[in-house]
Amino acid sequence: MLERHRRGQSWWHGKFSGYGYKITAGREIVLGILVGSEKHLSAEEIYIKAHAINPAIGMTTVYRTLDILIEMRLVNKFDFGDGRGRYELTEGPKGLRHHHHLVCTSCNRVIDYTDFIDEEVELLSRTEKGLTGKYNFKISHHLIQFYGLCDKCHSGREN
Amino acid sequence: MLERHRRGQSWWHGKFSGYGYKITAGREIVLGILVGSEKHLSAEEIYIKAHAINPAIGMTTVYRTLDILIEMRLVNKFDFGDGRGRYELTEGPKGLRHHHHLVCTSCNRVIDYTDFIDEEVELLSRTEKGLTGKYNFKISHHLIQFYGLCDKCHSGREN
DNA sequence: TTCCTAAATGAAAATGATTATCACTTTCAA
DNA sequence: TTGAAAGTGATAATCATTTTCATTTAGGAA
Repeated sequence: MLERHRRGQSWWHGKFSGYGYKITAGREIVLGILVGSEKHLSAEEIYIKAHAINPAIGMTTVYRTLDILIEMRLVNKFDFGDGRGRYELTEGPKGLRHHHHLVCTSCNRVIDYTDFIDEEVELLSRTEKGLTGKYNFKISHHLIQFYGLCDKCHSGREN
Repeated sequence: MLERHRRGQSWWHGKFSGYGYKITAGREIVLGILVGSEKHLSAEEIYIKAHAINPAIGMTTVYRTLDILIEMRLVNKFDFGDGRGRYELTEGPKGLRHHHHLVCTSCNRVIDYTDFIDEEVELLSRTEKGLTGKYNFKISHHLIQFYGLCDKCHSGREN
């Protein structure tokens, strides 16, 4: 949990200041949870973890912090169809592998995959360049998801 | 897919029956709106149009109809980040062009693009095959979206 | 065609994630 | 150190979507 060689603290401090945001205990904790945790947490899951660390943190701070983390492109928000947002770090200094998601439309299970990512990224960056030119869009990121039935959900039935 | 005569009403009647759903006025109207209308409508927009055609149709029916249209893979649901679901026909007998979306994170404008689609689809189907094998997932569809700032939203500011 | 029953429906209430409000607290640059 | 601006938590408000339930309807059977 705790970083010892103090680069742990600082890499994102600069980012916060750069965007004009202050560094607060709540924000440190929320980001710390995202850094140290499993993927795609919901706001409530983050709140529960944060609250366990420091009961002074409220739901509001979690949502507001997530918003600015998204704005700074440190975090991505996903919709896996279960009615709540899911948040995870974008790849960054922590060396997170770029990945996409496989979503089961029946049980909402999500699998991260990194297979074929290189090809995808290559094609996407080409596409991105083309779209940027044609539509004069400043593209910041993309989303790819596959939907279907997972192992458990399609075994048995025939389709 | 072979259909041409009596295409107006019937091509999807069979689909409904096949899934065990009855054909009702409300469902006909909702599907009709999706077929005849601009893209990515919200449930409320569909409701308003449907209600204008037949005031007996309620919001509930719109949502329920959309659910089964999605289940039958006649319709796709999208999340463009404005807090409401957006619905549009999947490509089908109507010859809708397969396309993906470019979403402005500032004003939520959505641009449909078909450029590079062939390459994308080719890569995706390759990826899909690989993922199906590796994770034993039965993939039914995919989602690709690019996010960024549109023309209007990034002109002026420098980033 | 008439009947019958499961399926479908609308109105209204409930739900649940997210957002706004507001008085109080904290950060950080001067 | 200090004070203005930014951040905060508790609570209420919002608002898209779902559930409930009494009533109606579709469509196969008779």
